[in-house]
Amino acid sequence: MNLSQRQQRILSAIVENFIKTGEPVGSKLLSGQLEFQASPATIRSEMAWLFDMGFLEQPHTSAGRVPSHLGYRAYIDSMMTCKPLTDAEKNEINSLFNVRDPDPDKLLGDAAEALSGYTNCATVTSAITPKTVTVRRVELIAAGMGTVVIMIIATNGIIRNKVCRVDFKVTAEVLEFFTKFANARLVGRSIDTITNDYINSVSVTLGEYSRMFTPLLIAIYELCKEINDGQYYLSGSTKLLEYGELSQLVHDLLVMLESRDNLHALFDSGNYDFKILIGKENSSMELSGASIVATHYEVGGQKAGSVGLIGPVRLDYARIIPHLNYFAKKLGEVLEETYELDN
Amino acid sequence: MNLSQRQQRILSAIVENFIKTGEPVGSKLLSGQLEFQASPATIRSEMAWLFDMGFLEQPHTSAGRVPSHLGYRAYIDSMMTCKPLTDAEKNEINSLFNVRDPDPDKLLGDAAEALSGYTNCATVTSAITPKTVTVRRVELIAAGMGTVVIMIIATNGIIRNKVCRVDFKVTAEVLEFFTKFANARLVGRSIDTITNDYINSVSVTLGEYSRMFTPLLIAIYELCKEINDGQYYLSGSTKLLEYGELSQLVHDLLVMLESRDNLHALFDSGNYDFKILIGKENSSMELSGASIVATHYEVGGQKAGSVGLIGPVRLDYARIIPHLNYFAKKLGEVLEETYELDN
DNA sequence: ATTGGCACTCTAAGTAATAGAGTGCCAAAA
DNA sequence: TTTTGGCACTCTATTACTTAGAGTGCCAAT
Repeated sequence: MNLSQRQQRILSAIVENFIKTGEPVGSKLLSGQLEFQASPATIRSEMAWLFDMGFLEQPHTSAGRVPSHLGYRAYIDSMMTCKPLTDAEKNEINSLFNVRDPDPDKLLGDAAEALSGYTNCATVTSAITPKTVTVRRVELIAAGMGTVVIMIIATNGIIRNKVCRVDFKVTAEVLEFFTKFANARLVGRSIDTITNDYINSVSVTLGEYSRMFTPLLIAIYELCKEINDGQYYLSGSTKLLEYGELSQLVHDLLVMLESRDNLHALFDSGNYDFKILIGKENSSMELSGASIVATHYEVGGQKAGSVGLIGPVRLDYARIIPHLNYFAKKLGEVLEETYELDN
Repeated sequence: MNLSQRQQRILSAIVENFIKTGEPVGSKLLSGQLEFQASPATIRSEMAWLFDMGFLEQPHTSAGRVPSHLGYRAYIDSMMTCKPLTDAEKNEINSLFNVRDPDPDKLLGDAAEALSGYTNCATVTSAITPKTVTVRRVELIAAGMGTVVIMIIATNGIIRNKVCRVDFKVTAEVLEFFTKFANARLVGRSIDTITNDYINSVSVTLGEYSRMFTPLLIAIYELCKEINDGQYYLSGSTKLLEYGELSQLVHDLLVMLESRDNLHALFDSGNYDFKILIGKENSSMELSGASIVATHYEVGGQKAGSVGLIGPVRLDYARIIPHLNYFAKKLGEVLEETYELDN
């Protein structure tokens, strides 16, 4: 199923026109637009062929043609030429990442928000926790007579804390004891090995104090689980309301995006370098009218999270893909800096 | 403008029917439904009067009547009888608040989510910071060679932390020095007095070290500002997509709810015990087709935050108001416990 | 292989007709 | 004086029909 040069031009012109206008594209328009000479009739016969091959769809007999998901696919895979970012665009993104306090949490959140502004889509950024990430430190801070803040700092810079109610009186001695104890058992240990079972095994070594410190141990487990589950930042989901073609789906779509598990499945499951899923290529019903575009960023030479977006099928892929890539590159670089400085 | 007994019954029947069905209510339906005997014609003449007085609206000449915002107002203020919560409902709410670790942040977030489930509306919970709240403690935790986590614990149990990049090598001595310094200047000080000016005045007392610690001082200011600005938890905003009557507004509404400032203006500005704003009673355009219902919760005898919801005008107020009240009461109680234990 | 011509199809928009819900008003009844 | 049945009236929602226009498919001529 090889497309001739001319067929490719016709298909890409259809895709580009449709992306721009959202209207089905007719043979007459193309005839006047294409750089080579061809009558509407000629183009019609090519379009008929592209239609038979499944690259085009027809809303109804007397409308123009619309790219099918196969058409988008062919366009993206072998016809599209990405529009490189202008210097102004690059600078804008650079300045976003040029912050003094690179708190990974905040950075990822801000990145999602900014990206959603550039692309007018719902965007997701995530931080996953590779198996090589370990506990750097456990800290306990007295927050009141019966309240302790417990904080876990991981080697990838992720910090999580939790307020914890305890039955004993919170004194400096007790905290020091438990801090030493917890650090001895946890520091340097891979986050994903801090399971319920491991916590239990640690607990028994506390002997008679085991019961007293149970709330803290549970909190440690929960914090590690939280870190291990990764972080997801969703932004600009209201942008999806602006696309008429999504109006049927938008409710289910937004509900779906509220779930961390769904975001994980969409952006951080499976191996991929750059993912583009167009409409029906998505497995889930809610996404059947939407597209997903996603890529990874790396820290320390390994996958550290994703940057992606959800939008209508009719997306300006040629513009969005370089954006995503540059974003992911920058994000990785900034996080890398923090990472290297501290390790 | 006093309504007769019968007029009140007719108005409330119209409101209740409309809340239930969303359809304009006609005289025939009411005639068969009301507990007293009255022909459609009689009811029509009463309806005409209620219409003239502004309690009812008419979508068009030959439709039934719909309550105006004045009609809702009269219904809510003097005719409605709230449906008390069933024991089952109470238990469900109780169990939500019956948690071992009452982290205020998590609690408020969970509360918003649960409330949105019960009411099928977008819900907001907030924690404001009264002037009586002071800094309980400042903690610094080394997170890496050039990275410090700075944490502020306020007397109302709110805890905020921030990752901070510094230029010097993070050693135990330096941290101890600055921790002592910061605590000496901040502990016991009302959060809202920790302004930029105050931080500057503190900074100069550091003399030659002032420059070195500037990032930390800035972070302290930002954290205090964050605490002082209050916390807002929005949940279930997608529920608003389910109400057809809001479809025109829902995009602007959702965008508006994304802004912390707007939530503050809606729920924590001005003095009120229980707020109900119906449609046009709202000042902002985005809310002209929606209703706001909100109340406060208290900790230590003073206003500590709000619980509220945004939904269509056609809300089951009689059911929702007791829910909100019970929720606010419980929330205050749980937070009060933490508060008392630690003070 | 390409093209102009032409009949064909389908949509979108506009018009007209109809049924039905609900009202307003009036004169009669209570 | 209030209530009620009766009835004409108004407006919407639905359906059917028409028409203009866009675009196609196909065919015969180039």
